[in-house]
Amino acid sequence: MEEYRHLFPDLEEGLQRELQEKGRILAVKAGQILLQSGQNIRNTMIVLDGLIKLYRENDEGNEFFMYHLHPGDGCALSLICDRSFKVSSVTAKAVTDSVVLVVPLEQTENWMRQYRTWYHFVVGTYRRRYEELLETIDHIAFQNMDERLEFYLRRHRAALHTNVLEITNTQIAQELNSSREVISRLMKKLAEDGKVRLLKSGIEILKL
Amino acid sequence: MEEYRHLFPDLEEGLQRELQEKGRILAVKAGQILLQSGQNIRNTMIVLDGLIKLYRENDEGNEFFMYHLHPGDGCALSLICDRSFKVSSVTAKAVTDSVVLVVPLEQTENWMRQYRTWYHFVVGTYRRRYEELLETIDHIAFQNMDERLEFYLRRHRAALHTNVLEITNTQIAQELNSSREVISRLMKKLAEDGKVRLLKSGIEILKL
DNA sequence: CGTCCTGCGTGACAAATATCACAGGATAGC
DNA sequence: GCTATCCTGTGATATTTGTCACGCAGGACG
Repeated sequence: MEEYRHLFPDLEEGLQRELQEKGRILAVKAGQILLQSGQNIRNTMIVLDGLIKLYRENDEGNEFFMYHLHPGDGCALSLICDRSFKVSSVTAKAVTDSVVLVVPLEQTENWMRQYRTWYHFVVGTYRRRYEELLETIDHIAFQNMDERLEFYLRRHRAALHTNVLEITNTQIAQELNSSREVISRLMKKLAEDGKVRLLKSGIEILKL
Repeated sequence: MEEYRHLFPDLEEGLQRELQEKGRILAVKAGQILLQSGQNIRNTMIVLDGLIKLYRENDEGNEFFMYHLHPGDGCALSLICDRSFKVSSVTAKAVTDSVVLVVPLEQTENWMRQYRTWYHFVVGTYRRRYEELLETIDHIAFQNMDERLEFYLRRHRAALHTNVLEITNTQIAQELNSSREVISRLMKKLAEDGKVRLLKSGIEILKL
């Protein structure tokens, strides 16, 4: 935990110690699921290293990408769970190998009243996630697939800090709730426009 | 304020008094805008009477309905604003004549640490709005217009406690970010299926 | 009464997206 | 090398939704 302190510069000293004492550090492999839709929430999760993606699933197995969690980010849902409502409605999956800090909900509820900086952390987290969800809604509601695809690529470039995304059209189609063929065609157009280059195992983003 | 106490049965005595002392009661007419997209947030708003709708707007003037606030509901966005981020990204408009309690943000931040029940109120509010947003996303992402229209009608019936919605197809089209003609056709089909009856100034919901 | 406005209904058409069918290329395992 | 598997590209076609053009009905108001 000591090595992750820099992620939480705003948390006060006592809280830093408590995080260390009460939290359990969990390493997860890429692809592993941290929180399953429908599962009960008993712990708050904070990402320490790696990248986690959150997505919504429906009954027919369709899924829909919501947003990423980066080191220092807390999982909004699990941050403010209270006793009355504890079922998760989203799925969290590790994109890369990741490290997560897990804290029992009983702790965090105390912290909320005890530490002003924890309150700010939670509030800030929720606010950002909420805004990000709104942005997502904007895109589904107002934009066409081509624009949404570009946004998807930009977002993933930013999240992974790389211009080369090792990702298949099939995966993209799933996360945008579209179909592989559509993504394939749009991607071809992006390539023609010189915005991306199609590599044999991935996509290089040139200018977006 | 005294007359609205029953809306907050869970808030502790001292907090009830503070709400009364520090809050300002505001009456708004149907159609009036309470919170404009892009506007700064300085106050927390809690609905005491009437019905408020929240919607998202984009640059081209398209809008998109998000959810309703009923008496007893707080505006999630304004509840957890902190100093760092104060611009609203949604618009709030009174659907019917309404009454709203307005409390300066400085107050509510104190309450958060002072009153456990306030903390629960905020957490519960945020949680519900978040879930509602997710539900909305589900509908745009996974469903066709006909299903979304039915959902829209059910939601509004529940919010207004009536089977007769006095609303034009044009309005519905706007809130679903569709077009009048599409809604017109779908509505006709709903009528043929016996699910609604088209009145001369509105829609009667029969079985949905 | 005319005329202006707003909302509705509808046919024809266009655009976006989904689906189906099929073929080829790469690769891992035997 | 053979085969199974996964990903891709692409044409043909269906479905859904949006857009355009038009006419009609009713209410407000001079």
